[in-house]
Amino acid sequence: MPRSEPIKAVRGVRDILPADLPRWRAAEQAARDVGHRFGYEEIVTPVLEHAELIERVGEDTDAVAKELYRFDDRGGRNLALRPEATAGVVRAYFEGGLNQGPQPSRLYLIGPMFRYDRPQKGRYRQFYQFNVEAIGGAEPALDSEVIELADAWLDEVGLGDLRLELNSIGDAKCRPAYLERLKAYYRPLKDQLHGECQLRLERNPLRLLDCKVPQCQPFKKDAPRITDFLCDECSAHWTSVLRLLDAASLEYVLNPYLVRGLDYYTRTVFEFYPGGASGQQDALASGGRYDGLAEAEGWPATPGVGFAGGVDRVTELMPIDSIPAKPPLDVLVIPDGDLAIEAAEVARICRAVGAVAVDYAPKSLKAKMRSANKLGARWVVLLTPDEAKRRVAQLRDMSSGDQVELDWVELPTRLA
RNA sequence: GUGGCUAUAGCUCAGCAGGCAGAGCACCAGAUUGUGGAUCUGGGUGUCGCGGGUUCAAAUCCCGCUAGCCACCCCA
Repeated sequence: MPRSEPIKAVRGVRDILPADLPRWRAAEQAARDVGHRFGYEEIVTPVLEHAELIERVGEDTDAVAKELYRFDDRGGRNLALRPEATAGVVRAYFEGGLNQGPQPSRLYLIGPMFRYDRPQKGRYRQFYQFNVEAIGGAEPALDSEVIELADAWLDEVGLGDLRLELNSIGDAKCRPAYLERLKAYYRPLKDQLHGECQLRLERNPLRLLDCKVPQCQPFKKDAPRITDFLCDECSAHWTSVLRLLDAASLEYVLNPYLVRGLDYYTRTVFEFYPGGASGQQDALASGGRYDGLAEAEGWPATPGVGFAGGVDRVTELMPIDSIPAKPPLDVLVIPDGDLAIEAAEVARICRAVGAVAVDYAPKSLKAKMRSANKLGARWVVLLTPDEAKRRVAQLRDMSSGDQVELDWVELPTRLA
């Protein structure tokens, strides 16, 4: 009699139920279609990685510093559930020898990521990303290519109304000098910044630019802009990317405050937001160039560019008409009486031509018919003990109500 | 990590100047002497999220915890 508390889902994770799956599959299929159309190949990498791989490439980000799922396995290895895909894809690129094939390697991945943050709308501890990476090429055309791919995906799922924000954050050659300039600008204002920004000033000054705390806002306007201080190479890359995007008729807004907090990010950074929204916490996709990432992982220096799209967020915004209807059940077999063996055999016969389920429940015929109706079955096959003995059944067309008696062996041809 | 709101039947929720636990939907059955969709009738024991406290008495008031939603931080 004493009952225990039912065990519920882990905090911040959720089930994708059958009713939600069509829109989910539509988003994934669009990703695969678009990826394929752009010449990208699918890759699957493990959800588990060495914690060190993740930590080495993301030490200063919230995703790694505060939100990493980390644990020791039974062999004492320090592992992590990936909070993003790029680190693992770059690792696989080298370990799998893709660096020895034609370059760049064009890859995409769809799968779950994990972050231990506080759950909220459009934000889960296990969430799904569509990841696209072009590794082994430094050409600006690849930057615009992945941006165009992201745009094509979002367009494919019916989210044509978008805002694309763009910036360049330079590279190891020009960024240090810019950061000194930025620090020099902010130092006299330090006392007026909020606590975390005061720390950022020396540790990670770029992040001062995307701070959203009201008291820090007034100073941004006159802060030096990195795009004014790019080295010749970065500058050429930047103008080239913009020209390519113009040629692709992709509209964008330059956002000098769009940054990435990590050293291995270089040059182009971008984010896609839904068109109508004004909020900052609803990015649908974001990415950029990461020419320093491979080296940070201990591999030979190799350029790369890519983006991550949020499948959870996209499915929540997808318009209803881009979601295919769920495939209906074709046939429900309804035994009337203790006829499990016979009903299963009839179902087996019918499965040659369609989707068939059997209602084995010990309830009234009326109730079973009601189930058939709710399941959307096109046909019902009714079976009484007498009919089963004669190996015949009643085939009922659920839309017209017409019903005929047939031999079991005739069913497939009548259903086809 | 911070804040606000919430937690009662399978689901959505009402009940909260403390006094016997309710409705709709869903589900099951019947009206229809074994055939779906419409209608009507009947069918409710549920640790009132968990733990503690106040009280003669707690779903109701207080504290803690857990979870959900929303926002902040940050990101997908």
